[in-house]
Amino acid sequence: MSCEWEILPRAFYARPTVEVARELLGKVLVHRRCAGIILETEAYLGLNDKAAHASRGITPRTRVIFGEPGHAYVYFIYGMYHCLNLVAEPAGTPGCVLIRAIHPVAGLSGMRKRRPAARSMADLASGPGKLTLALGITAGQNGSDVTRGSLTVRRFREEPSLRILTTPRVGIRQCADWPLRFVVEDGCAILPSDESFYL
DNA sequence: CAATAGATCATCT
DNA sequence: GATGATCTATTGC
Repeated sequence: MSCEWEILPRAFYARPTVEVARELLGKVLVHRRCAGIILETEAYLGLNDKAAHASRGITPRTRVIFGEPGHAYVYFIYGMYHCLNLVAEPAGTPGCVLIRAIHPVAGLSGMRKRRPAARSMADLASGPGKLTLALGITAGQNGSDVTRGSLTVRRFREEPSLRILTTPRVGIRQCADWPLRFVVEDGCAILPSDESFYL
């Protein structure tokens, strides 16, 4: 199935965080049998970005953010949910991208089983907590290498041309006006909502 | 529709 | 001991 798509190499991630965040839009996030098109991301920078976990320096939790690019940073929040980030910048420089929404393209039955509350396809993985739940991503994936293994990001054979909206990040208080959230414009219409299209 | 409360715990002060 | 990069069910218009 999804194996025909090329996995993004580590060099893709070893760049400025904002660049990585923008270019992740339209790529395919794959975990085991499930996959979805990335529709929304947020950039979290280094020491000057008070909203970023990395702003407090290296702790047991933030270690991965300072490490090799192309790894997953997964953290647990609100006593209930996990959030998935991808580490950017060269090793030693902090920076990561929060994946906030995907549009499901494969493994629908598994996703629905893990998210019985979802009312529609668009609702299945349209949020940071929703998508980790739908894909079955937990703290066990923290630190895992997304250039190989069961959790990867891939590109279509043909790059889709996307209209990208830039807005402030949501759900934070510090640096709340920084334009570091990137959304695919009209993301719901990017792919058919006809379920027979999907795997 | 819009607003709100509740669930629940790792991490850092 | 407080806080939080959230989601859902429920309430009130």
